[in-house]
Amino acid sequence: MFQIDVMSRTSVYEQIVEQMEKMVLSGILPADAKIPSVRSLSVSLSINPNTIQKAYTELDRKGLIYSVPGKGSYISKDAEQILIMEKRGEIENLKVSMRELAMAGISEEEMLAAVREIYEEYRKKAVFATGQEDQEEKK
Amino acid sequence: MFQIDVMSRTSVYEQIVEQMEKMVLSGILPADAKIPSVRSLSVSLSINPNTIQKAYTELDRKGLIYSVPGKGSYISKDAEQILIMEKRGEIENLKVSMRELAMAGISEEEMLAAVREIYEEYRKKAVFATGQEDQEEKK
Amino acid sequence: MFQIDVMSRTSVYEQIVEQMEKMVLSGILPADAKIPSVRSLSVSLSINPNTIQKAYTELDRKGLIYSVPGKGSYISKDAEQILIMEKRGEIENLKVSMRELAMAGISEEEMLAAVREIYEEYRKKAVFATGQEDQEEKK
Amino acid sequence: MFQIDVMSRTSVYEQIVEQMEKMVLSGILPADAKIPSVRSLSVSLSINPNTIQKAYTELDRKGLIYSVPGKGSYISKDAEQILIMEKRGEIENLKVSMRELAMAGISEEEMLAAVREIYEEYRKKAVFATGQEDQEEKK
DNA sequence: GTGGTCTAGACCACG
DNA sequence: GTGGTCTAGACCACT
Repeated sequence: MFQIDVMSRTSVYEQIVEQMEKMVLSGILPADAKIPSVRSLSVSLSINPNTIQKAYTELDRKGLIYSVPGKGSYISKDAEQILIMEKRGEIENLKVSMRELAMAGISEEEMLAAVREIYEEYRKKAVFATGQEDQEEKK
Repeated sequence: MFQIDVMSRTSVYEQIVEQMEKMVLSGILPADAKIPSVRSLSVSLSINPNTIQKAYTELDRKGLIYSVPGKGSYISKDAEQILIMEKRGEIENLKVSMRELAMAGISEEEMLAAVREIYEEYRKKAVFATGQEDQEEKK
Repeated sequence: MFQIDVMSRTSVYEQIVEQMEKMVLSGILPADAKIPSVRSLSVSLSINPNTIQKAYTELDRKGLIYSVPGKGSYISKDAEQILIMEKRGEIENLKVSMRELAMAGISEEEMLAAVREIYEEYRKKAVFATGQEDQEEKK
Repeated sequence: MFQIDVMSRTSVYEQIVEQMEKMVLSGILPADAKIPSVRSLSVSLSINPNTIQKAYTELDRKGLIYSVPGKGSYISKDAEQILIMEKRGEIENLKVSMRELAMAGISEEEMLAAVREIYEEYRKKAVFATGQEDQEEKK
C-alpha cells in the first residue's frame, strides 16, 4: 500500500503523509474510509510506531483524517476538498520552477508539449476511475 | 547582492548556492567573473564564514566556480552549460508536480495558460539581456 | 435523548456523563427518574455496552444515580444538590479562563456584557421550566 | 521559568505550550526573544528532549515561534497578535461554561462580581507592565 | 551546540 | 485492539 524509501531526503513521516494525500486525491481512499492502524502500518512497513503516529498526527492536524482513540483513524469528509484547495495554491510554486527552466533555455514548445503529455496520460487513467464515480452516485 | 532568509526552511548555504546559480543563468555573472571572497560575503551578510565556505565548496564541487589561492574565486567557463544540463534534467520533477496538480483537478487549459504567461513575461525581460548573450535567438 | 459525537476530543463515556448531568440540572431528569438501561442505551446510540457501563459506573461513583439490581438505574435524591456543589467549585476554573482573556485584551465591558447576555437568555428559557421546579424563585 | 506537573491530566508538552503562550501574552517574551534550546530546557526541567521538541514543533506550527536549525528558537513577530485572536475566539467557550454555571444556580450578581474582581486584580498588575511598554517605544 | 528525525520500548485511557 | 504520550538513546545536517 505504501512505498517508503528510508534513504530518501524527504523524511519517512512526510512520505507517508504525501502518499496518503495522493490516495485521497486519486479516489482510492474515499471519505470515512478506515486507514490502517498505527501499529499495523508500523509492522507492515517495518517502521517505528512513533514515526507512523507522527504522520497521522500531521494528517489529523491538516484535517485530512480524524483519529478516534480506541477505535481507529478515518479519512475525513472534506479531505479531498482540502487537498484540492492546497494544490490549487501550489500553482504558484510550479510557476517559479517553470521560470527557472525558462531561464535555463527550455523552450516554450518543449514546456507546452510536456503539459499536453501529462494530460493525455491522465485522460487514459481516468477511464478506470469512471467505474468509481458510479459508486459515488449510489450514495 | 544576496537575499538570505534565515527563517526559510532551505538552509542558508543552499540559498547562497541557488542564488549564485540564478545569477549565472541570468547572465549577471558571466564566465571568469570574480565573486566575493568568503570573508567579505560573511561580513556583508552577517553569516558565519563556515556557512559561506560550505556554499563555495558545493559550487566548486559542481564545477561552477574555481578558486585561485591568494586571489579569489571565479565563475568557471562551463558554469552556464552545467546548469543548463542540470535544469534540463529537472523537467522530470516538473512533470511529477504537474501530474499532482492534474489529479487535483487543475485543467489542461489552466496549465497551458500558466506556461504561456511565464514565457510571455520572460520574453519581455529578455530584451535587456540581449546585449549580453544571444540565448534567445537559439530557440 | 443523547447526542454523541465520536469525533469529539472528549471521550464517549464522558459525553454521556456530561449530558446526563445537564439533564439533571435542567430538571429534565428529576430525582428517582428511571434512566435507560445499559443495554437499551447501547443499541439506541450504537455504542459498545462497556462504554455505557463505564459512564454509569462514574455516575454511580459520584452519587448521581443508583442501580436496583434486576430493575434498572435511577436518578438519586441528592443528584441535583451534588451537581450544584460541584459547579459552584468550578467558578474558580472560570476565573482562570477570565484572567487569560483579560490578559489577551478582552475589556471588562465586553466580559460583563457576555455575562448579562447569558442570564438574559437564561431567564427566557426558565419560563418553560417554571412548572417543573421553582429554582428561579430561590435566587 | 516553567512549572511542569507530570501528574497533571494535561500532557507535559501542552503545559509547556500553554506556559509559553502566557509568557508571550504577559510581555515576558517579546518578539524575536530567544527561548531556551530544546536540550537546555530538557535538562533544566528533567524532561526528555523529544517532549520539549514536540512542544516547540506545536508552537512553530501555530506561528508563535520560529526555529532555525543550528541556531535556536525565537518568538515570532506576530506571536502576540495570533494569541490575542485565538483568545478572542475563546469567549464562546467561556459563555458555554457560564451557561452551565447559570443552570447550576450561580446568580448573575455573583458572576458579575467575579468579572469585576478579575479586572480589579488585573489593573493592579498592569502598573508593573507600564515600564515594559516604555521599552517598546524605544524600538 | 542547535533543531529535526528515527528507533525501541513502555504506559495510559478508551472501546 | 486503538490512539496518544513519554523516556532513553542515537544520528544527521547546519551554524
